[in-house]
Amino acid sequence: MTVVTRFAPSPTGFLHIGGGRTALFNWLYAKRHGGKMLLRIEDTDRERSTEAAIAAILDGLQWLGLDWDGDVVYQFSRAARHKEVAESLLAQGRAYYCYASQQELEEMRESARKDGRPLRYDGRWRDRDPSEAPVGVKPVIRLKAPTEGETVVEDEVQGRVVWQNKDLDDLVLLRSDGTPTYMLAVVVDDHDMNITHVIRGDDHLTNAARQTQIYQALGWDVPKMAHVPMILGPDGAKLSKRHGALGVEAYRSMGYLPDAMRNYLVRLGWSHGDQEIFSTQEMVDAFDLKNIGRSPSRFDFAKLENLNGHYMRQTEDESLVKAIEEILPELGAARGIGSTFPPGLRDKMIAAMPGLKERAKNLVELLDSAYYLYARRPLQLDEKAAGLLADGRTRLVGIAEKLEAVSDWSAQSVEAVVREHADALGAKLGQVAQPLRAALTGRATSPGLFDVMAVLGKDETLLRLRDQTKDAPVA
RNA sequence: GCUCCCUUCGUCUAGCGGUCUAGGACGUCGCCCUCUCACGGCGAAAACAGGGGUUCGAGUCCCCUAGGGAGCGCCA
Repeated sequence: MTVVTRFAPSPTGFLHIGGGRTALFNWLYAKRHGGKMLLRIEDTDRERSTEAAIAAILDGLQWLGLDWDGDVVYQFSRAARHKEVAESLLAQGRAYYCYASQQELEEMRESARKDGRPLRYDGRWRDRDPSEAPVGVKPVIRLKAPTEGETVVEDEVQGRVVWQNKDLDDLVLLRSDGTPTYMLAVVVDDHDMNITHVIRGDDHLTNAARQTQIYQALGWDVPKMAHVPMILGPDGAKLSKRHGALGVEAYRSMGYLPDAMRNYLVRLGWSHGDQEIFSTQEMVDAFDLKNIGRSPSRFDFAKLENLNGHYMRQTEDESLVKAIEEILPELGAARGIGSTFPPGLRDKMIAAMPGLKERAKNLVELLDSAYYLYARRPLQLDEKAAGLLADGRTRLVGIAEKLEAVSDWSAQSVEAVVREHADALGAKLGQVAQPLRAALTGRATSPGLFDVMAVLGKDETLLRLRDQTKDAPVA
């Protein structure tokens, strides 16, 4: 049997981190077994579904590098089929019309709450004769769920989970306007799409029981289910907009690489011994449902940053520059660059990348750490750099002339000159290198100084040096 | 309130009754490397929620308590 998984988001917002992981798990499982992952947009809530959300979800998946098989299925387009199934259940006496009004339902819940009883529909129309139906009221169709015995879900992650049927009420299958509820639509679609494995968040665990009852009423096979625990915020509370419940596009804007994101996500809730780093192929080869944990996990930015740093260091210099360019429209203006790199700057970025990528944890930091490449003279020194220069400006006197004499400008030749200068002063290299770094980059930290000088080139180096030393007192 | 799920270092986790004086990773703190910051290397502190059982033996199985999470819609 070919494995068929599906990712079924509802388009009421962006693709958040938990959804991204669910998609990844479905994708990995399908790939692992040479199967397919289908994408279904659960847009039956016409009020809240939006085109923008659909676009954001598709973009998010694409950015994460997750693709799907076949065309996107829009659940709403299958409403007629859902209705047909609900009516067949009605015809078989496995469902019934319920005429209870919204107020009645509300009162039911209210009194149950007051008496400390479970909040459930009381089945008041379950066995009533249709002739008692109030005129002018459009009924819903409810499932005639079993009242005795138990409903069992054999979950691939949670194990065997059992509900007493008396605790489950008769859920609505078809609304009074004839549109299907989520509960019905999911079952019908998963069945019609030949889904073999339903991998989703464990907020659906209770739904799994109710859906199982629908499958049973229909006489259909229940697909394998795997309910994966939720991702919580850093403080252990439910992910809210304030902490972590961001769309994946927000992570792109923060400068994370999709590779790092995937690696971080796959290790959140799933493990493979002590392995931390997984290439996509390794994930595919190792992924299984058995090693998904059962407890919720917290989102930890520090670990994501670390992983992202790891992947940045492994990424080709040119690719990294391209990755920055993709988010440059969002970042460039504030840094005086614009939305694309001028050719000269782009070349310098690539040349400086080996030294830069060692030091940054995300693309935004990477771009900021390249400040010295796109800074305009005279440089704005930050506080530490200013301090360094105030302290060591005198040790720079005369070095410009020595550098002027260098004909073959390179990291090596320039290093020799700076070292010689420090020696002549009886100073340690750092005592010269630090103020020099401050003068050339405007910062107290940077890639190796001689690499900086090499990328900057002789002219720019000397201009920046003179900007900062022209007022220096003679030593 | 009711139902269901969960509980190993701060965090992600390994552990599938004895090999656990509990391992790895991130983070933290030292030291080394060093022109700064990183990277890298070495090292340290840091956990089986609590209580009962079962067993020759429990982090591993069962029960209870506590804590956390999810669900209880004509939302998905």
